[in-house]
Amino acid sequence: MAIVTDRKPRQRNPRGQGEKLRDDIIEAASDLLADPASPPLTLRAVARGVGVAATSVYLHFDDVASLILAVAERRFGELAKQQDLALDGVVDPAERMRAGCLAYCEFGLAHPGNYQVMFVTQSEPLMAIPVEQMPGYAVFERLVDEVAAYQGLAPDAPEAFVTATIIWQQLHGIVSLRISRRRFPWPPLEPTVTDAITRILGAPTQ
Amino acid sequence: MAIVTDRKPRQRNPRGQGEKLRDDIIEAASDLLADPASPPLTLRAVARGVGVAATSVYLHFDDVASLILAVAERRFGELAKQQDLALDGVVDPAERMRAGCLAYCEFGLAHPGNYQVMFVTQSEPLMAIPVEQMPGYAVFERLVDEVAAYQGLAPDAPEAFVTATIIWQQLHGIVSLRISRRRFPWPPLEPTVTDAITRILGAPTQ
DNA sequence: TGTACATCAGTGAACGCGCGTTCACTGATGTAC
DNA sequence: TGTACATCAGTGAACGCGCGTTCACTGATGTAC
Repeated sequence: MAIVTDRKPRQRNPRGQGEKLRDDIIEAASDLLADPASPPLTLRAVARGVGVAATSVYLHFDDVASLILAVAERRFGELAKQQDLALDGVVDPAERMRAGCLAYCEFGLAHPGNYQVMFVTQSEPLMAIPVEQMPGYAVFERLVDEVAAYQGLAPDAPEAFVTATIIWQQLHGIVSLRISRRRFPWPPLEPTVTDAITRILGAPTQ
Repeated sequence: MAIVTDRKPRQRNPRGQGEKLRDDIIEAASDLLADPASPPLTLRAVARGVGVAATSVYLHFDDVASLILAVAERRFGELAKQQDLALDGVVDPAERMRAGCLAYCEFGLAHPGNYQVMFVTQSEPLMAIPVEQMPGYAVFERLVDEVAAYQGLAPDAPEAFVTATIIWQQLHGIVSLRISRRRFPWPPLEPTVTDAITRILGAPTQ
């Protein structure tokens, strides 16, 4: 994506809409991070991508780490939306599990570079956030709820939490291994996801 | 680890042992990458770590990516050794599965920064390697063998490959999620590993 | 209706720094004769 | 036993570049009176 050359002139936002630049910066950073093998993100590269002076990034972000955190949060929001779409109108708990997990993997593999950023190792801004506000926490909570529904448990049952954790680990393994070992002879995605979660969940207990 | 200050003088290797520097460089790079939140590795930082001129790194590595690949290969070798130790004298297939998987996770969590490097996204030198020589391939092959033994299958049975893949995904998920989400309330490692692989494997078919 | 002022949304030059890479060089140790 | 030469295991200065960060500045648009 986006080499040095794209310097569309970009005209200044009208009064009262200065926050629009924040959005543009996040999108430019996403683009630069789209390739999973992309070099470390720099503030100046982002500014070039937006078509703005390097100093303008400071108007909205303290540093590169905060910007990367914002990218991660936005992408998790999009992942949640994709899952909403995939689950819309689906009522069977087993089918909901399958559809939600598949949507997770498909999203991750469709945005490999951004997926990596979503699970980047702790930066200072990330460590300052309480665990329930961590990027991706809502996605995990949804998974716990789906597991509880599938297994006929209360949403706060410890067993649902444990099972959801194992599924999350599985989905994350599926996505991140396929990103980092592209030449491995991976089986097709959909049967793998179905097979794995079927093994982990066992038969439904409803 | 290892800030700028460590400039032990280091004396030149005796004749015929120039390859010793290669080892020292790999170890210095490992140290610099030990923290999972460490900044991008630079050639000059590695040289400082070894106590050698920046140019000396070129005597053994074409570039930083090749050096990182060498670190990954070495760490996979150590992982295999750790698994050897954990499996030594264990004969029960179920117990071997458990011990091998646990050793994998413990190794990864003991070396979080290096574990990330072992699964770093494709670099040019990595892409030039055939899949059977990829770092970690031997570890995966051992896993396939253990699965086959556990399930009473031939080592080249497709079912063993599929199951081993699902287990690998699970182990990688366990390790890398715990590295990148340190503040999540993870359950204790050992029961999680046992629980997960039991679900994935089902009852032994021997 | 003017007009002074405040605010907003940025700009642009300049700085010092660490980086990868090049190039010719060094000095100890072995080897041929 | 000498001695010339080759090889090995590095060194050290120099380069140009992109980076994060600072600082004072700009120019359009709204607001008070």
